[in-house]
Amino acid sequence: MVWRETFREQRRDAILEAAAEVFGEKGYQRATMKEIAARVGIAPGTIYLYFKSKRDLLLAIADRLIGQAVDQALAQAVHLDAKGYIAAILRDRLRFARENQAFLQALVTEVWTDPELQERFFTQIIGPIFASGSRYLQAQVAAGKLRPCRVEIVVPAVAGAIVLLSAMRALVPDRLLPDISDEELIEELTQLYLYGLAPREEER
Amino acid sequence: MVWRETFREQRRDAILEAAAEVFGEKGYQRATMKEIAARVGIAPGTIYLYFKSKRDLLLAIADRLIGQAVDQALAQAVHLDAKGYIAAILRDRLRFARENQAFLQALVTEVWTDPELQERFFTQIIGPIFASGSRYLQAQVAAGKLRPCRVEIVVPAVAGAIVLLSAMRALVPDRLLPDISDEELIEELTQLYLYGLAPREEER
Amino acid sequence: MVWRETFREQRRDAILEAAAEVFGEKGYQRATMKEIAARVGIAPGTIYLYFKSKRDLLLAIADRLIGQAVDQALAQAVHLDAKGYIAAILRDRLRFARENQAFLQALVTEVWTDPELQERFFTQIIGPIFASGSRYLQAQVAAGKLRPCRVEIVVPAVAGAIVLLSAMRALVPDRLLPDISDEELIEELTQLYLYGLAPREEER
Amino acid sequence: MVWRETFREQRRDAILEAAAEVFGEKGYQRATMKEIAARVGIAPGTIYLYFKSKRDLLLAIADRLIGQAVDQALAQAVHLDAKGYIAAILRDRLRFARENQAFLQALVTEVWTDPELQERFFTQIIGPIFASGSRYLQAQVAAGKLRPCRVEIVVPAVAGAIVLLSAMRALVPDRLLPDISDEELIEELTQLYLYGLAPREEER
DNA sequence: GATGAATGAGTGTTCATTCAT
DNA sequence: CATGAATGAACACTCATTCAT
Repeated sequence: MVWRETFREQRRDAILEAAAEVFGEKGYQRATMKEIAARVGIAPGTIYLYFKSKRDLLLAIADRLIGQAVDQALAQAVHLDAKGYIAAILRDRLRFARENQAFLQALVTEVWTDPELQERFFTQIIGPIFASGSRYLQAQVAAGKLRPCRVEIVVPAVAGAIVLLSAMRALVPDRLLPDISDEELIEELTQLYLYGLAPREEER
Repeated sequence: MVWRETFREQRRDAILEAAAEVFGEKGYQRATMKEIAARVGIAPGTIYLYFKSKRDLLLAIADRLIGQAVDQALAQAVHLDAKGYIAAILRDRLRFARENQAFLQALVTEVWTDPELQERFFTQIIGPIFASGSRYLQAQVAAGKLRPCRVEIVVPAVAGAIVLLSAMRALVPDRLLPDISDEELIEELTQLYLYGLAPREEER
Repeated sequence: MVWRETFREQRRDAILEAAAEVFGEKGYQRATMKEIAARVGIAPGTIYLYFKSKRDLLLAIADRLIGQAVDQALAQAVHLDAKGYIAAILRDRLRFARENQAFLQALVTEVWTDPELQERFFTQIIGPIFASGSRYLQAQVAAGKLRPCRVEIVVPAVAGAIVLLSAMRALVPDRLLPDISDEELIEELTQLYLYGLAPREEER
Repeated sequence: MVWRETFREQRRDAILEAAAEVFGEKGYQRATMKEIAARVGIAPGTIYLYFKSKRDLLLAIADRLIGQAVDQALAQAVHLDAKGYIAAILRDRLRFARENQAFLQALVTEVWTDPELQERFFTQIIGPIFASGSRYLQAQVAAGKLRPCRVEIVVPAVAGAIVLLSAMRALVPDRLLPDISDEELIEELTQLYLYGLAPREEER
């Protein structure tokens, strides 16, 4: 019984990963159930024993990302100082983007045009992360550790950097973006944002 | 003859704009030639007198963006000081994103999965902009006006901020991102990057 | 323009007739759009220019029957005496069954299991015919031309005879039911019902 | 061994009844083996240990009806006088229709389009009943108890009344057909046919 | 015997593209 | 040039049937 359960979950995961792969490569619309099945090594009909529809596959991918989006590393970072926090956040999000690359790419083509997916994506993934970052920044500003700033602008600005850099690494690794390690990225961006947000003398 | 030519071009443009609209709303795959035609007020077959295929419409949209991507404002900004340059770039790219919103949104769903589109998008649009920004930054660093930094990281970081903020304004204006004017955005981001890149005392 | 209109209607009719044929032969479920198209000599996709779906085809068949179900012959029969009326009704319904045989057979397999079809069939086709018959019978009874009877039983009884005899003629012409002309049927049934409903002496 | 046999038969019957139920509700084509199995409380695969195929289920249903179609009541009625005979036949067939409603309804959607089923249905069920009725009528006519008539028309006419009235009771109990008891039906129809077939003075 | 996961053939429907008018 | 009816390839999804356990 335990075995059965485990097997079902393993197969479900295998299908989900294959789907994310194919969605990521061809986009949701162009991806075919047949190819997803072929990549798992099963018949197309079998997928429907685990997922209600092609769309259900997409939503399941979203759910999985949601489950992974906010983890301990992120939660524990709030106890660090500004420099450590920024570095920790960058490190964790770069890791998240890398580990879930196929899943994120699978979703991204549809998020633009699918309201339900958009809703899930923004309220469940982006929203909590932004909220956490905003709260931390405001606390630091209040404590005089960072200069006053509009967090609703700064947080998306930092997020956008991570998103675009991760996307470029996944899509065009050789063009535009030379091979840069995570740590180099973190180092450079930490400086940029830390200095960019440091208390200004003229504002003291 | 000149008139004919003009009429052709006007109609071509009308089709292109309708296509961008529909692609933007539904995504390339879900958009139908029939709806594009209906929005122009012509028959579906007529589109094929102006464009070879549905895909050709997409490529033409890309071409049009390419034509608009690098304009004078951008070219002239290089003569400004760092603060002015950053503000000018931000202002210009926010304007570009706003003015070409439909066209950009039309492209974005397919850029992820279409190699040819990717090629055009990155080498023709992103590439030149990045190159220009990189050159300016390096010159400023050499002149001691900005601290040494890895431009291949900083430039995408700034670009990512613009991209994500523009995307969020287009997709989820009410959620997450309060109603912020361009100038407020520019002001905040200029500070962030200017201070973030200012020469450090310990590095002098 | 008139031509176009006529052509559209002709083609629509051709599709409808082919559909009725195939539905009648194989039943609605087993019938395929491909075969219907083939029988009209068009491509499967073309059917969808005239009908929204396979089901729409079925409902259109029902509508067509509804339009033909109650005609003048039936309406004028109410002015005849009992013998003439019964004969007229029988003649008209036998004709209706024969002329619309394919359409009726197309419908019959689905009427049993499809609530919407059932609704249409009973309220639009069976209902009006039964109502008309019931009214006539009651008037004749009131006038002392026929014996008192429960019309809600007699009318379906007569209808059932027509239905079963028509069905047997269509399905098993050689078995059970020898080759009998319409007039022979009418003659025999008219006697059966006329005598069966004639005023009884003991009831006067 | 006897027990085993009994268990097998019980389960076979249970499956058959569930199948008749589902076929009757949804029609043969729309019914699924899965639902039939679920209604018996077994796995789909188990059905195949008792029946060769879905179609085999349908044929078994037909066989079961055949076994029940002609019973003693029907056979003994031939010793009654015309009035008693007609009433007995009506009573018995109404009972048969009611008791086997699910089975009859299961068959009816397919009889129209399935030649083999048609064959069985008409030669094994309808045929013997018609033959028995015809024989009785002819004997009564020969004995001067009923007027000469074409039995090959009258018998289906009576049968059609029973079929349609039973069908309407099953399908649309509330519409068209008020709630009428079997005995009321028998009473009214017996009069209709008895008087309709009574010897005519002018024919004596 | 019983199970139920797996199969894969078959179908309704969509839509980019063509071409006769 | 313009039309829009016609095409037919492609694809998601269903479900009777099989077979390893």
